[in-house]
Amino acid sequence: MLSNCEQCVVRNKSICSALDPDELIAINRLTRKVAIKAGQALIWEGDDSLIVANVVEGAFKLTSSLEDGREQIIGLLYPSDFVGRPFGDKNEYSVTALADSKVCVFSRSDFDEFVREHPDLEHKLLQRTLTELDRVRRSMLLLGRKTAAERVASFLLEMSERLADSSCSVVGGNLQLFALPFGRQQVADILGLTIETVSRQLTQLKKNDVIALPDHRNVQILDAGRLQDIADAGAFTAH
Amino acid sequence: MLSNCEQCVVRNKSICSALDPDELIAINRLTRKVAIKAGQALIWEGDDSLIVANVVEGAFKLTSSLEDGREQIIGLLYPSDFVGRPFGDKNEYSVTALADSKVCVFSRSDFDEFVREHPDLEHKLLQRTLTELDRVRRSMLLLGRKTAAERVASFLLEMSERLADSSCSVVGGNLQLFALPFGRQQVADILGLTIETVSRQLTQLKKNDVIALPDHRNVQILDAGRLQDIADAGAFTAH
DNA sequence: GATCCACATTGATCTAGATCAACGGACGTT
DNA sequence: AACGTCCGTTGATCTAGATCAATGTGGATC
Repeated sequence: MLSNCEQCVVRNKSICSALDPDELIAINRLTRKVAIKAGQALIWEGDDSLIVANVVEGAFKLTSSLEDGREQIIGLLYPSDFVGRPFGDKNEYSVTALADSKVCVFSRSDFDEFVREHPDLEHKLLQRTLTELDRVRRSMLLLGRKTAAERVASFLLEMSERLADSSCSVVGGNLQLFALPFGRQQVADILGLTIETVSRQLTQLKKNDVIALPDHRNVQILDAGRLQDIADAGAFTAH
Repeated sequence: MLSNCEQCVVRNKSICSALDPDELIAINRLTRKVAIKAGQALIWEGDDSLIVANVVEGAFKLTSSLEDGREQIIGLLYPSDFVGRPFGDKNEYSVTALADSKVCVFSRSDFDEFVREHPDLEHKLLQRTLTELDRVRRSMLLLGRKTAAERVASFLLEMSERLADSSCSVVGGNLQLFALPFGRQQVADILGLTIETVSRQLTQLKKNDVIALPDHRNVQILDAGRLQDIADAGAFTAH
């Protein structure tokens, strides 16, 4: 089945939103849709950068690892996000599906060339890269200087914001409920903590009625203000 | 005194290398050279993004802080590097001079506009941003998962590579000597450690003849291979 | 509904690195 | 030369979070 960019669900949110109908037909020829099962890798750390892609459906993690197995999640990708390293020859991280996903894949050389010919597309790519750089720098403060409690609180706030955009969340007044697309180990790998510490921090927040945990994947923020205080400076003492 | 881009020392290394002589004359009108003394800030965290710049001379740190004073250095800038947040309205971090420096400043709106009209310039900016993103992601692994010994070793290797390009280093065979442009506290703020831990790790490396420390600012790498082993997985035991 | 299995929670203990405290050495000023 | 200031080093102690070890728990399979 031929993929059709005009009907693409991320047509208006991905970098492709920079393209007009003619250009869309042109880019359509360079592209193929690929399904990736949960747990499957799209790109391996250290590999040559041969492909880039748009996420159409699902979720991915970017990870970097040490030889002994320690792993750090350095990014998360959702539908309409761009994946891969254009204009460079190595992938410095792995990209793995967190859920069954679909991506729209380009060969990197085709993509690089197409981008150079379409400045508006390159501009979208630059904007995304700058936004991602801001986000990643924010995590450097988290990883380098925040306590476990601050990390977990910051994480919950960021996830609630990010998932608010996508369909996974229900926002009603101050009631914020969302489903994490991953388990405790991966939360730990995002925050530079262990699974046990993450668990303990979450139960602590639950005990203090800052959040509710209907089940292991769902989180409900009960007191966003307090969570924000904890995230910023840990200004929090159990009563 | 009017600045002259043609004679600019970073003409061929900065993003301006994408411009031809005519364009250089055009951009010259948008620019002014500014001297910044060591310790002085060019951009404040949280400020509106009103200016961007090229570093001409000196060195800068990018920092992000928590209210109680904890600080994380999230980037370092050297001559020819680009500073600031184009296409966005907030600076998420501060930029402070580490040494007496010179920058070539644009108003952000002028710069944004000029960039959109010059795709080659935008391309250079994208390439830099992608490279910086790779670098920052590497530090996430360091900050999230590496031990103190691994962090210090990684840092020394990265600094030796980076400073090898600039004039501050002398490379002779395996003899690598370079001058850090900052003191222990700032090394600690880069690595997410305390000053005492950094100091102890350095003396440890010195005791084991992996490095030499002629004085507080200078570092000489004696055994780069061993330093690399320590950086990657801490595969190191004092004899 | 019983069994299993993967995952999360909870508890007890340990340790890397932080914190607190003293000391030292380089440099600049009088 | 004597003095003070700023930094860095070194030592002693403390603690947040890691590690080690059970113990729950919910969902899939038969």
